[in-house]
Amino acid sequence: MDKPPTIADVAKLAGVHKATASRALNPRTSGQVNAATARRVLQAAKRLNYQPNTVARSLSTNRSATIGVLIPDLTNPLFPLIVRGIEDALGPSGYTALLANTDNDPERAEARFDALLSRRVDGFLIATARREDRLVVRAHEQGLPVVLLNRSTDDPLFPVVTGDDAAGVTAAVGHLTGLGHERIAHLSGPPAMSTGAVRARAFRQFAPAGSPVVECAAYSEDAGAAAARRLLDERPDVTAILAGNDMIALGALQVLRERGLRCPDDVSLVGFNDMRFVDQLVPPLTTVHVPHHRLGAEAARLLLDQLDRPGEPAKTVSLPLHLVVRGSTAAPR
Amino acid sequence: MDKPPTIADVAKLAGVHKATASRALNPRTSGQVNAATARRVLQAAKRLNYQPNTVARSLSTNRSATIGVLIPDLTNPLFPLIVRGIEDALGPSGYTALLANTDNDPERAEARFDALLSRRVDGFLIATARREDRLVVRAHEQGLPVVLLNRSTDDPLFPVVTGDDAAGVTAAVGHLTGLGHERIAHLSGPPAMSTGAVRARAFRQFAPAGSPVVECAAYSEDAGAAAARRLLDERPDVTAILAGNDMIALGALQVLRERGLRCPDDVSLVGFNDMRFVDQLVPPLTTVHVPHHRLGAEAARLLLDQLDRPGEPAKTVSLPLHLVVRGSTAAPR
DNA sequence: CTGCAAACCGCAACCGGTTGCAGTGAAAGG
DNA sequence: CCTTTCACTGCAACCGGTTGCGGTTTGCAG
Repeated sequence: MDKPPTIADVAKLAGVHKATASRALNPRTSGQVNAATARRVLQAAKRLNYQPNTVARSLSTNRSATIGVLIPDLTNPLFPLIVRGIEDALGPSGYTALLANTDNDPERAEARFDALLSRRVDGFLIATARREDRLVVRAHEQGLPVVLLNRSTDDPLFPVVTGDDAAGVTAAVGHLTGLGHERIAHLSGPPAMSTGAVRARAFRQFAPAGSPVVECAAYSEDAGAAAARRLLDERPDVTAILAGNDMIALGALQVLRERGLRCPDDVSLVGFNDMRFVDQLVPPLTTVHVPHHRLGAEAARLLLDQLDRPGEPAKTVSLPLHLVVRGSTAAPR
Repeated sequence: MDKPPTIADVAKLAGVHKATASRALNPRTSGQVNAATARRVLQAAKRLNYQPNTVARSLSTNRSATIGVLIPDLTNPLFPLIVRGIEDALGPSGYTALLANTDNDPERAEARFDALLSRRVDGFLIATARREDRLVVRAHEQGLPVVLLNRSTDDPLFPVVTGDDAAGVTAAVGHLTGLGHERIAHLSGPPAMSTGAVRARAFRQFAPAGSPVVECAAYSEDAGAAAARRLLDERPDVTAILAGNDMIALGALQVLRERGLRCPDDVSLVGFNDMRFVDQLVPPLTTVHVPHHRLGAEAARLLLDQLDRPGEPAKTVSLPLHLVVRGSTAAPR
């Protein structure tokens, strides 16, 4: 026979019933079986190179020791960092993460969500939330353990781990006004996402009155470039731009070049996230650093807590951010 | 009762046996049941919002409709692209990809491999192969369907999809010699990986005789910087550098700056992969473009073929590469 | 009207584990 | 020496599907 050995094979070899073998193999229940017997079972398992069938186990325990992770866009360098954080925090727990990429598409997100659900994941880490998110509502209705990540919903249905976006914006605006800028603009992220809305709100509050805000359709270079063009058409007098995130900043940088504006000499630029490689640009981008690895780790830990003892209150974690000043900001001429 | 509905619930509601319900629900077998009955079952399923339990299905069919994907380092921007290619190719097939990040660590790779195996994945896409790879050998011994991706093993155990590295190197070297460079160096990737070895071999063959080759310990910025320092200490006369990949090129670029050498005025630099963001550097990096999305898609298709009809011969796909000339290369002074 | 095949559906086993419950035997206590 | 207790292990049901096989019904030809 060629098939991989089952617990029945192990039991036969050890001369015990498969129930006993099961108990011997499981650290949690191995106390229920005689030490000598347990040893025999362990040996038999090793001899056969037995690997428990996770699928069968999941079916009978109705737990899968996996958690689903919904990521909006893996090609954005900040998400791989979050994933690493998640994996690192999950590591010792025995849980494994199943990643799903949603492409920022709610339809696709639901499809992947259902796929993971039918695999009976024990919980979800969701980094794709919109402020009003059907998926999140569904998860809540089903009573699933969930932790939101990076983006939150307006309805506080679940615990959420984010950066302190308002503080980040405040620091960035403070840095720019401190340099002497008076005409500052914000290229805000999509208002349907909490990050976009929160950062824009903070900007409106802390920037000089009347500072223009232009919305980007997405957190992408193209959307950022489009918004930057609209901005510069309307308000060619701005001396500093705070971008909703680094991708938007990249788009803005393109547009500045394309219009012959020098950064930072003519226009200062601040990003958000401190994603990989922005320190290698010319000029190196001044940006708000977000601890993405920790973000992922913290969220995973919260989820593990929730899996251990369900019914905990939904506490929110807000991680401190700090501004990284590089070459893309300077005093206005 | 609060638990999600099972097929038994659907069957009861439709007034049939669960076997009939099962057949009605499965497109492949729905021909075996009366059309009217099938409709009743479908309606019942919809009314209950029935979602089949993939775990149970996997257990009885011994197939999981999932494939495992082993990725060496998600934070390197080329791999997310590959993943997207895989997902796009898998999309219509009904298979889903389970991603695992190995951090370039063979131990970790085996751990993740075992985890996926115990989840009964139907096959593997492996992008982590070393030239001698225990994991790949194990997979082969177990008779698993596998396709290697990007990196190959010395032993051709499985089909493999790579870029035509030798042609890429030839193009790069040709470009440099065409510009007039005579003292060209190669910062080669780790020799334990096929990409490192193949590119170095091609370089030795096509570069001017005696051209220096310095090995990098890893495909990372730091390893690239270290190698660049060794190179420039030994051979300060080189006028052009071909890096084993873009990360290494980034490290080399740092070192050039740190030594006051201008790129491309003093030293020309060519990367490999054309990974995201290297066109945004200053100078924009000349590099060999690798179609990563297609690489992933092609590999996924090959694996699907293999799953459809096993026992096919292991055919190798080598995708054409082309050089993208940007600002980091120029004629020597 | 009978016979037979085809269409349809139900029965029950099975996938490989887990776990409540009961049975066995030996040790401990009276 | 008998009873009680306890540690240990086996029995069998169960998780939620799939599928080979056999039984029943229906339709149609002879």
